[in-house]
Amino acid sequence: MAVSEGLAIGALAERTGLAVSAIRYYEAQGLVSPWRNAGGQRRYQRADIRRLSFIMIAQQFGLTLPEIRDVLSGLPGNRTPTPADWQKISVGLRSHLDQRIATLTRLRDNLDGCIGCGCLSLPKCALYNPDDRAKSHGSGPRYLMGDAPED
Amino acid sequence: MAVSEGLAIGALAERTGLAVSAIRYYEAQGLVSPWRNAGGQRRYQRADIRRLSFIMIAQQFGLTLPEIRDVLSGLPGNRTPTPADWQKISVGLRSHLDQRIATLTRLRDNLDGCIGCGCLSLPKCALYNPDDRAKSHGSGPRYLMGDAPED
DNA sequence: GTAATTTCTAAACCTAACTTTAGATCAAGG
DNA sequence: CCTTGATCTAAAGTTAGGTTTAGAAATTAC
Repeated sequence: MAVSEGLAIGALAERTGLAVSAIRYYEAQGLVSPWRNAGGQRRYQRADIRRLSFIMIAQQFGLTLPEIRDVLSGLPGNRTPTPADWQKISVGLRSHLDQRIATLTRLRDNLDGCIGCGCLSLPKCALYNPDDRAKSHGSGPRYLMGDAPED
Repeated sequence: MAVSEGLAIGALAERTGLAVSAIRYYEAQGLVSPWRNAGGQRRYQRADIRRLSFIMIAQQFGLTLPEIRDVLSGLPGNRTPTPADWQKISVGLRSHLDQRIATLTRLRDNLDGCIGCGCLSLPKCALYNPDDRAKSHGSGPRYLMGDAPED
């Protein structure tokens, strides 16, 4: 009953649509842990297809790789995750998404009242939201401020 | 009636909360166009405070600098923008934001039905969304795929 | 008039998330 | 056995959005 030798990285890449280089990168970031065969090549479990799919979806939701690694740590380490296991960690994803939607919705509402009137006069205006984690790269701006319209 | 000589870059930085280096960077990207004084230093109009505020807000909304440059090109070039001018270009921002919210909401709904059940079986699943511009950096993955759960 | 600030430019550096490259080794087919 | 294709590692390159650094010139303050 030849227990499968596992998937080669190329096969996994084909199944997930990820580049081979990306899969190796995820390993370097601690997101997947293949074993090595006699020749030193990476071998993956079939369950890793699901794991990589999850990573891709979580990225669409705006999570960073370290964040995804943390979420994945909620899966059992001693056995293949069941649908129930995946469901469990998906709850975290869902709330992350809820928060992002709430933030954007709030920004939109503020936009209607603030830029909408043409004043852009922050921080009187609610668009002044230093606590929003919409900040992506670099160090970014710290606050928004305009002055009274006078021309 | 000493018409003001314009704002120095440091003053503009103070008014907006942006770093001096960021303002120079925005100029390099074509987002602001100061003039130079006799000594070669940049001088800004008061209206540029508003312009930079707009840039910061648009960034919170997820627009890239080239996108923001395009939106700003909707402002009149021959005179100081009026509140009505700002309102006009804000409409584009608003629709951009609406789209992002709609995309995320759709993702959330799909999450409930797809990852929620633990199957992660894409592309049968609606989370397969190659057209979403949630793709941020690098070249990223092209599609999502899992296989039938069998363990 | 001199010292302390600002500002100037160009180039290098930074993070995230990868890709590309180079040269070497492994695995599979005939 | 030999060739072709897949994989390996390490290091450098890429994009976005900036920051940091260095040395020089302009401004401002006293």
